Amino acid sequence: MDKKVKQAGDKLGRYWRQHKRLPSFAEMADIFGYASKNAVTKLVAKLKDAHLVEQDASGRLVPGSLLTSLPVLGNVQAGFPSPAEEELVDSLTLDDYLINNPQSSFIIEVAGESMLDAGIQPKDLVIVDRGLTPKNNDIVLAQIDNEWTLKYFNKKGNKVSLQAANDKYPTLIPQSELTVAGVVVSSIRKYK
Amino acid sequence: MDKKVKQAGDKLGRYWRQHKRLPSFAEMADIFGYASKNAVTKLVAKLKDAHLVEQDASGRLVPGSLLTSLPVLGNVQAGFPSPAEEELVDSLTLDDYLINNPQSSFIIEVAGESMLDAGIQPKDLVIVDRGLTPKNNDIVLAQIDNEWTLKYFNKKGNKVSLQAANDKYPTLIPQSELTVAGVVVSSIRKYK
DNA sequence: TTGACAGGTGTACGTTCGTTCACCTATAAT
DNA sequence: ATTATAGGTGAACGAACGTACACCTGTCAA
Repeated sequence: MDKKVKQAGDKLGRYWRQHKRLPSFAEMADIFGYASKNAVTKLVAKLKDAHLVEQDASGRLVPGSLLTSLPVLGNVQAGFPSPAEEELVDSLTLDDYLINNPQSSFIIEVAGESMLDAGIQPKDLVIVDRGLTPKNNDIVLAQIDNEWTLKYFNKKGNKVSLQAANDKYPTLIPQSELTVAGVVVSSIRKYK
Repeated sequence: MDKKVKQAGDKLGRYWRQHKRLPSFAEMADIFGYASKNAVTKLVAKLKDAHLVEQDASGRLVPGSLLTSLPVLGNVQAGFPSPAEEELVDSLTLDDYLINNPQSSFIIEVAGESMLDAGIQPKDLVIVDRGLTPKNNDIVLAQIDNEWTLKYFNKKGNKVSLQAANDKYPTLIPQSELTVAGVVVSSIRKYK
């Protein structure tokens, strides 16, 4: 890939993340240091070839996947984590990947160690979908005895039990008053 | 918030996620079922009041934070995970939150259980930044003896050791040939 | 009964959009 | 020495943009 094209892609990516839209051709001329929009037209043609930007059904310019998503370089064992551009396994945006139903989902911070053995630690964030009906072994956000907790959901017949992923926590069998706020669809942790 | 405004916001959110841009006023008229762009103008004014869309420095329409991000409803203990619209703690987009340097980051799938006690399981995805220099207790993606692994980074004087977060795995003290591909900045897990 | 107003239509307007054309270089290949 | 070609300027174009204005209608309060 041409160096100039790649630099332009970088700038577009930054612009996209900051402004949540692509610049117009006139703005690009400014950004890229051109005096004429025509120079932009030619550069954009190359950006399209490089799949850094794409064109809508209606012909409008939208960011290509390379601009908005991160490359997935395989897995740790087989992985070859070099900046290789040739053939990357996949690429994805975390929002699209982790959230199925934005309208019915929310984020909540984890407190307590009840799900530690499931790899969910205090201060992690979990994404909860309140639109899903819990199935067995789903992790649910539930209110039991006026307290919210994360637990494995388990239903046998019509007996519901809430089970922690930590030996030190007891399995709870709620009396009548069980409220399930939603099902955990993903969990995230930030180190830096 | 007006019901009609909220519905319009929902539609805009879906459009945004699908097209990675906001529709023009003419397109909105189509989407919302109006015959006149002027009706859209008035609706957009309300959407701005509701912070569902915003206006650029240059006056262009961009999605508001409510359209692109998920609400954070506090933490599990104190949390009140109801659809309360009044006062939510925060709201964020996962991409912005988890990725600091998109240009120098990539995603890799975890294989093996060496970081199990750190809450990183097989099939989890980790985001690795190859631009960071590892500090002690950072989790790094390293190549040792021709194999890629995730390990805690530890350096005393100029002795580097790579430590697993799992008793069953030995602490490695690499011979000359240590390659650190990058530092793990976040980890994600998808359940559904 | 009247008036105000929210919500919608249709037309018109100036601005900006992306595209296109003619033209001007350097650089590199013939 | 000559010719393509890549990369840029500048001006012009029609189309689409968002906005504004006049107007219509139903609803609700005074």
